[in-house]
Amino acid sequence: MRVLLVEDDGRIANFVAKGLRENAYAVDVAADGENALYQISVNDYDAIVLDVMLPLKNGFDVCRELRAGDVKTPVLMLTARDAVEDRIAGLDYGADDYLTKPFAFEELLARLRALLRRSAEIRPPRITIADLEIDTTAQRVWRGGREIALTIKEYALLEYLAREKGKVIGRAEIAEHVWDENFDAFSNLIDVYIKRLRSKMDENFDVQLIHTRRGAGYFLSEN
Amino acid sequence: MRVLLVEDDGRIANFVAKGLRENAYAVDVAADGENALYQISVNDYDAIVLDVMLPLKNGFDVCRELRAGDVKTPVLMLTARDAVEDRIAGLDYGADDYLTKPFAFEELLARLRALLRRSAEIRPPRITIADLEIDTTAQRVWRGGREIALTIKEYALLEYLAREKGKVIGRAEIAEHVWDENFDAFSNLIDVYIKRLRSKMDENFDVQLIHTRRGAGYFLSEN
DNA sequence: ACGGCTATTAATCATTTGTTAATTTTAGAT
DNA sequence: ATCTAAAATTAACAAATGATTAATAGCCGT
Repeated sequence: MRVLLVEDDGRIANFVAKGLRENAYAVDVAADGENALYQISVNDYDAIVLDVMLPLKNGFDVCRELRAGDVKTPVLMLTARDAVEDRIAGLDYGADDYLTKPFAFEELLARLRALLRRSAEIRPPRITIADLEIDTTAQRVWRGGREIALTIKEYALLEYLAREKGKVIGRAEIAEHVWDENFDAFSNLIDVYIKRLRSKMDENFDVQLIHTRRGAGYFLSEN
Repeated sequence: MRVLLVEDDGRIANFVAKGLRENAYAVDVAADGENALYQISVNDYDAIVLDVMLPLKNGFDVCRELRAGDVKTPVLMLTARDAVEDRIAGLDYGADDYLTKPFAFEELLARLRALLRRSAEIRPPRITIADLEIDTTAQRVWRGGREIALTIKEYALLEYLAREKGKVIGRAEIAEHVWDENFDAFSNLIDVYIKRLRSKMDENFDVQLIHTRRGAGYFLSEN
């Protein structure tokens, strides 16, 4: 799951970005409205967290332009005080939910989850493939009842493949959803992570779940 | 499905071409407008991805000349960011859709699919012939419930024949849509691939789906 | 400063793709 | 019916490309 965080206050941006990454989101940060629009045009985000008070172009305008441009990515708006008129304006301009600042980080997480669940791509809390189980809210993984310890990146990759289970996913698509803008398209980091996932959750089991389709990509399937 | 990518920036061209090939497209690349027009006159593309900023002859001119010459191949134009007048000009000159650059690869895929769907050739997500099933989004194939592992070239050939099911397809036509410009017309590579497909998905089944019309080509049919 | 996570590199290994040529099938001519 | 030439099939092989792997370096948080 890849998220764009639009926030000009460096301290808050840092804090939130870090927290999101710990929860297996790939996070890009934009510090102003212009840049946000640019990033959104360049990348394919699963959600956008958008502060209202921004330099160059405020959150309302960003949101409006987005929707005018037919971008349907769910937007979670961060309004400053409990300025009621702000919330209404936000929703009018096409935001999907809002959160008043300051907020508990847990609440941001919860609302983001809700947003992602609501948006077309369903985000089931539990994914099962053969004897592999993924709890996407707890971010924990079991195979044959035994828990598998994964790092955040490993988990993010697995979750993405699992959400698209059965479908062959090219490296370009994986890079877009699991890594952020700094991903080097010519590296083989994805292959390396596939290897790590395999050795943790596939190699010592008799049914292989991660499959390679040479020249095309990888997919998860029980046969 | 064969696509011409017209893009002078080598890095972008490389990345996009690779991503498209992972998705079973045959891709030719042209680095300037003159060359693009030449390629289009020589080959039969299913779609053209056309950058605006090009050496020798820009994207608008290429598009205009194309339409003037009655070429109806769908064109996806890559315009520079924010240049609204570019988009309008592009559509005026006969482009079918545009994408602002840089862009998310998945969006390019989506728009290309939409373009191909719109143009006469439909790209249904699932094709069925007797007990043969092809899932074109997952890029996977089953016969009688058992999955058949195909390489991308084998898959691309099968998908092409399956889309035109029942229709006899000549070797020239197959070469045009499944291979790229480097295909050697005097080789029997197509025959070899037909043989490989047969031995994987036809030989051990009692109903033969791949048929030869001697002197004309091949076709897929259940009787 | 340490430990674990993430990224980079490069060598090895494996499969796919393309080439060639010999063999078999087929349709038309005799 | 048999012969012949063209077309198609097949197997074996070589070249190109892509995937796996291990070792190492850099980074970040505690």
